[in-house]
Amino acid sequence: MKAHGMAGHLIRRLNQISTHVFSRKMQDAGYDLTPVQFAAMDALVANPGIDQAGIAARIAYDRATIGGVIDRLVQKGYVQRVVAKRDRRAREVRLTELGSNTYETVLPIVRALQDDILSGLDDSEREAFLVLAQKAVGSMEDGG
Amino acid sequence: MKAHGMAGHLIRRLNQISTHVFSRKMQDAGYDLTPVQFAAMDALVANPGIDQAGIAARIAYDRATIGGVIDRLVQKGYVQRVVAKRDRRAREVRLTELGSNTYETVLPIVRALQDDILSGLDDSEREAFLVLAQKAVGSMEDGG
DNA sequence: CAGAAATAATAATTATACATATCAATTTCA
DNA sequence: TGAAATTGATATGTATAATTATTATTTCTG
Repeated sequence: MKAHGMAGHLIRRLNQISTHVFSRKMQDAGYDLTPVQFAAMDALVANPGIDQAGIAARIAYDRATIGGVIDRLVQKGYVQRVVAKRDRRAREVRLTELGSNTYETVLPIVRALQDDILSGLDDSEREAFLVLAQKAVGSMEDGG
Repeated sequence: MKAHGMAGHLIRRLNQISTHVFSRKMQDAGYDLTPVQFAAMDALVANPGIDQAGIAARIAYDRATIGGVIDRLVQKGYVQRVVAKRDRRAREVRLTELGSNTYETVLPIVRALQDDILSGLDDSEREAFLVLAQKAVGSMEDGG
């Protein structure tokens, strides 16, 4: 059990907890949305008509993964995928009205659940954690 | 992009970075080991002959997932799986000599790479982050 | 001891996640 | 202009990761 206190292990556990909290709260609210699916929808609200590679870049996912995510969002009727006129290789993705309404309903729930992910920390600890996490992630996004 | 600063998103990115650093360093060292596979081996060093459910519980994985992980470790020749005499439903798992040697070689590499995961933080920030992460994870392990 | 409940593992299903290869379309530039 | 490089998406393969169902076995209970 030498690995227990290591950064990698703790981060994996946090991610596991985060995913679990997300699923549970979303299910409680009567929605069937995964964290990735929500993240994709979030990127689409800010950038309607963006293509799949654009979504992948914005939320730091693999391009190949996003294809499947969008597939599932199309199946749920939340998203529409149209071959782009400007570039017929690309597919422009945008939220449907159902998708848009769902996003608006779900956003406050997602915001609220963020604190549950770090429920073991008090307000100032949570704030400190987020600042450090932001810094750690940000430094990789710039410098690599 | 409203989700960008949220705990869930940051944690997911951290996990992504963590996994990436792990794979790269492991590959540099000439080994083909994933974080989960290493974690399983780590649990086996401390608990030789433990069964799969025991491994799963110790490193907080789903029992069904561990089956596949052990499969791959058996394929690599790092691990041995034997039907338990005390309970023929269970499979006792232990490291082979190759597995044991590999673990010893790889452990210092894994230790060293922990700092690379949080390379954007200085020593005191990293320490603070780990304390907070530990606390957040620990509180879920006890109370739920 | 027989039937019920519990347990360990596996199988199947769904959803990420990444690397690599392939295909098609577009852009670049010689 | 036409070949080369680039780009967007899909396909393929591997590895997690959780849920549910199934099977085998053990333990518990009456």
